[in-house]
Amino acid sequence: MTTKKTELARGELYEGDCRRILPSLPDESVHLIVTSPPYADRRRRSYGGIHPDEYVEWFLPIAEELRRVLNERGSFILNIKELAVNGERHTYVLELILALRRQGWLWTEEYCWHKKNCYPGKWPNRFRDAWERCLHFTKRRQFNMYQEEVMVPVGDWADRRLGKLTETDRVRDESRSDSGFGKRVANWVGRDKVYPTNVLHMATECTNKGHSAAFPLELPSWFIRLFTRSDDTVLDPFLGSGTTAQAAKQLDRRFIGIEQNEEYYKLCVERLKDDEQLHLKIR
Amino acid sequence: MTTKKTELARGELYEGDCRRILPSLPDESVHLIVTSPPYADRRRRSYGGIHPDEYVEWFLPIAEELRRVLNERGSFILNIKELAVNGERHTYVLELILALRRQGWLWTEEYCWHKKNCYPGKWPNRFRDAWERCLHFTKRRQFNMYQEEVMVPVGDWADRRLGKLTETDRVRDESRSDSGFGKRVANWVGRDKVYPTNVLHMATECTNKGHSAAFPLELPSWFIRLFTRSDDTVLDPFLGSGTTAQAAKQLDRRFIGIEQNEEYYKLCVERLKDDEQLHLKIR
DNA sequence: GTTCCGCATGAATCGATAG
DNA sequence: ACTATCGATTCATGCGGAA
Repeated sequence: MTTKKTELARGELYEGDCRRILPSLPDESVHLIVTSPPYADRRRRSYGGIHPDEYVEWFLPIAEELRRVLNERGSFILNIKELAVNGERHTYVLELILALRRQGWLWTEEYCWHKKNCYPGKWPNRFRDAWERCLHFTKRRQFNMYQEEVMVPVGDWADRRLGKLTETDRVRDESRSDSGFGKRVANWVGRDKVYPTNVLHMATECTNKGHSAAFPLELPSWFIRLFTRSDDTVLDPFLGSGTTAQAAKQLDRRFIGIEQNEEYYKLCVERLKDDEQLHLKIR
Repeated sequence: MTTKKTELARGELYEGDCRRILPSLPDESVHLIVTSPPYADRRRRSYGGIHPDEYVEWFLPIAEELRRVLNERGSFILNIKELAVNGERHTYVLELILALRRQGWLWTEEYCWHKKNCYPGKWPNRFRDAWERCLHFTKRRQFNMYQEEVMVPVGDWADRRLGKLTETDRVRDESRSDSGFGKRVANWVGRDKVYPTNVLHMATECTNKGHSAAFPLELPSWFIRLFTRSDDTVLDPFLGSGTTAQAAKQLDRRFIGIEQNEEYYKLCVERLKDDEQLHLKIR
């Protein structure tokens, strides 16, 4: 079986199943993986539609390869959300986190993507689902993180908040976080930019022409700035409509994208080619 | 060992370990449980500092009692967030969810409490933690949920959108894509309220007099309105500073609170007594 | 160049009905 | 009893064209 591959100035796109293509990538050659794999039983048209009960089993071999190709100081961001099955939230995402840890991954953080424009609907037992998980896994406790790259303008809330910290607040915070508090407060005084939190407020893009993106460009862009530098390599093994590659390219990172669906693959190539010409023209 | 108990007009407060007190409550006598149990803490030993590795084991017998006292159509809201241990998010909350399901609970939903003003701080490997889980468990697939009680004002897009209806607005407008999701805009005319999502935006309270609350009054209040009616009974087995009982009382629900710490217990009694007198005076 | 406004779109879920 | 399909429900956003 041949593998289709398109080489572009800043990266390469593969058409095919990532289970077959990932093994051809060299060890530790990637600095960041950002991906949104097909959710269980969703996107049946373009992917197989993995049964929730078989999800972990399906994903683990892929994760093993991802671990091999990831740099020792790199990060793996997994955007995922469990669906409701039979009135309950299914547990495959929880099981997956536990299984990935057994595989050797460190579950470093769970970012919360608040979807400002979530899917509509009404049901008797739940409200609209307006958040997804962005699970952050690493290979080591020490990894590259460039926090200054994602700082945000300070809101006036900070002044108010910091003025009113009570003794008990301080104690409670100590009990949760385990580290010095006072000196951290001092760090805040006089700043016009602050570090963000682990909650990301972003709307999905819903008016793309002819293709649907799993997440807005802003999402991979945020993680790419946070965890990589220029010329680092970003991998997305479930490239979909190509958002991750596009974000990487805009930020002058190299990218590797893998997409199984032929339509999506062609679309990615076209989009990134166009961008490329545009990019070169601008230069 | 005696149990201290304070009876108030709308509820009762127990001083002691809920593991000892819960068995004295009758079966299915509670309509809603809202609680924020002590966070895991590897440094302290007492209740209020259970070791992360022992958390599930510690909580399960309590959950079993909670299940017994909960009405068949009732809900259990567990506000919890795992802490970071050794650079990683600990997995005890995930394990707890799985264990509670094995115990017979249905994991119906996971609400996300976005803490609009989270504590400041800086770490090399993570940002400030600005969200907590509010896990929703039930005994049955069918349970009481009064969604109208928590509706919120519609976004300001509505005025413009609904001013003039086009032809397609009057009929069901099928989606062009394969989402299968059409809409009938005419249904929206006259609506000024919409149902909320499963993301709750609430600030933590930082101005409590002499004590710190695990969550703002608004949080239990929201779940109490959503899952109970007047005169229903709300239980918090880890009452802390009494926020849940206070919320229940304000909403004319009965309450049962259990608190082990003597200082907190006294404080609760005083606060709820004061409220009571105030309440009576106003009447 | 700005602002305004119309509008299709979206990782959804439940309950009923049919095989 | 268990699975597959179908209809009903719902809301905030960014895009693009117009003013």
